[in-house]
Amino acid sequence: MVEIPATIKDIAKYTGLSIATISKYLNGGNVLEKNRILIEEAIKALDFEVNEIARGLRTNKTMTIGVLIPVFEVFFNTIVSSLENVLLETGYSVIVCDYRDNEKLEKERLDFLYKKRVDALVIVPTYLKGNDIRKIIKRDIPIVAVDRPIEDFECDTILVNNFEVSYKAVERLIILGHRKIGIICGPQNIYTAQERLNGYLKAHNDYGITVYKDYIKFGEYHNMESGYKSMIELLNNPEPPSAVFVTNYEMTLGAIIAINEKDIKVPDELSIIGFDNLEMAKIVKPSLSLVVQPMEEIGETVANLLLRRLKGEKNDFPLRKKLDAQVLIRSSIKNIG
Amino acid sequence: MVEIPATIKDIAKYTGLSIATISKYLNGGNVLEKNRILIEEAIKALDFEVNEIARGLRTNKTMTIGVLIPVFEVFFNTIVSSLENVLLETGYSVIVCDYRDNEKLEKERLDFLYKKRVDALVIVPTYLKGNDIRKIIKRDIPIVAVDRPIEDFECDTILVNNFEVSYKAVERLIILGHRKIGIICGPQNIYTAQERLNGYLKAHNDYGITVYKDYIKFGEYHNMESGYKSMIELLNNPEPPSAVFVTNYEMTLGAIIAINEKDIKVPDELSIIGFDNLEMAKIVKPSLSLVVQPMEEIGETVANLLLRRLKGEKNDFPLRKKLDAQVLIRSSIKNIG
DNA sequence: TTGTAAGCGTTATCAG
DNA sequence: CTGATAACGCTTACAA
Repeated sequence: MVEIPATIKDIAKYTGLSIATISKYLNGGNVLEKNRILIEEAIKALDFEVNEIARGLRTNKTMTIGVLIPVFEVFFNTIVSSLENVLLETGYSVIVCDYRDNEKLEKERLDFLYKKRVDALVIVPTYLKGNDIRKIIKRDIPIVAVDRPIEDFECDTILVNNFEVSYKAVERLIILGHRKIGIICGPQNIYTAQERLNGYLKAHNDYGITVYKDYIKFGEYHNMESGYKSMIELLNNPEPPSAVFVTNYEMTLGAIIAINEKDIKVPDELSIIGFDNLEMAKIVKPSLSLVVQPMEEIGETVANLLLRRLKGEKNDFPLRKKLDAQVLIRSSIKNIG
Repeated sequence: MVEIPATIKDIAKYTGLSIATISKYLNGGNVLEKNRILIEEAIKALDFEVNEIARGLRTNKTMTIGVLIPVFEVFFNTIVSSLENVLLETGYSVIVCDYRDNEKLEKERLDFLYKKRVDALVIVPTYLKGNDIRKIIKRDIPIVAVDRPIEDFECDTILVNNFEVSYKAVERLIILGHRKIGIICGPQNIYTAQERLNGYLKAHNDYGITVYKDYIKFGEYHNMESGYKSMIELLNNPEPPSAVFVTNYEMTLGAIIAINEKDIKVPDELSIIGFDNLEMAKIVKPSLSLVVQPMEEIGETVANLLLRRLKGEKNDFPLRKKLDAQVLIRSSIKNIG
């Protein structure tokens, strides 16, 4: 059990070649056929694996990607998982840190990752601004902002079409005749929450529908109780909305529990569009209409972009891409024209 | 932006001391007061941080902990997050890999982590056996099994009292007069699922209550639809149970949706005990009785154990600890004496 | 194609 | 207490 890993030196000894030749082979250089065979034999026999730590010291690479997320929640987790799936294949490992929605921790953990000399960074920022980053990051490494842009900082950014998809969802309700449409939003300091609310507002504006302040509730993304409370408030309104759009998964869960508790009939008494969890939508009756974000695709997109940047491809820098979320219509909404 | 990090050499130059002295200082050795001040000044001035890669090459440490989990789900995520919280403070970083409940991937990613030369491993195993580990892990590093033991392998193991807590939950229902008690279990190849079922069986046995096969349903842990379906099956039974115990969070969610859909009155028509999500329990009406696992505590326990092992403290090896989950009684269960 | 040797930033040994 | 020096395992000119 206490086996010392073989080094290039051992391979050199075994084959009678120099370590330079072995190294060259390992890095894809040309070697005589017979030496190649010999080396490969040695590698097998000695169970050799390059020491990436040592290599990293020379090449100034750690083969490590730092990922900074607000919390370990299903949306981010799914992204991280698919990101990691791509990255691991190419030998990169991923260090994920959550900052628990905490401004101080957000900077500290960014600093931590930087000090760990990660080769690149993936950031889902909340409070972080360009200046914070410039203060912490001194080496020139690829940085990708995900889900939310980083204010005052030029870098690759992968977003979702929050505004557009929110517009479409609300428009759909309008077309079905709804005029009293509630929305449960996330905190307005978060980019995605702003965008989703703006889509709601724009749709109202475009169709000449009055926006009522009482129909707009603000919850918290990572707190299903806030979705529950917001929905209760909407329902307790003297003139309750005929439709409600809930703009994130955890809040949707809470909202549904509220509806059940109040024994509201969907879609007869209330139309509802939720967010982000296909599995739940499948089993809720009547089947839940949803905005679905392409989480896997986000992860893959970020990973592939990162790999290109790590290879030095900068021609399309800074890239700003919006991936499409979809409005999935099921039976939880109804025409009340 | 392209600033080259300062090295010990730079500090040596700045102070006029030798790199050996600087290194000694950095590692807590004794240095003359005036030199100490000088060095500290230099460190500040040059914004120096030790290069852990280089240090790692010498010391054979990466300051990295590998964590292998089945999937990114709330239970494991919470553990990982609290584990990481402790570990980061001491300078360790954490590489988390999920294997998506896939046997092949489970071995591959263990191998990946090992090759990354992590200083220690935290494993939540599913298919992994002692032989697999022995085949992959050659160096002598601390390994901690979490939530589930590793078959045929001697290592530290941190578990939850699944059997006991399940017994207590079911016993509670029995004491309230229930004789027809349904259970929705996880897959029987998973340790925790076996234990939870066994607790159910033992309670029945101890109280001389007949166990009906039809009241035992098997779902999947990471699939809420399986909880939904299982509950529907239980309810469709010609003689449905008067109480149901659901043994994991995702399945509990599905079960609740089924109950709502069927418009079953809780606890009048059905008593129910769920699993693992306090937040949800708070907002479901009537308030949901629950088995609550100490996820944060698990993470912290594992982290602290790991830190001790990494310091070489092996006196209590192999440690096998069971942490206490609690049965939290709320209003979703009723005496039908 | 292959080998020699310097160097990446540390730590550790051993004199001084 | 301090400093010179040899490692750690690898890559990379440069020379052979």
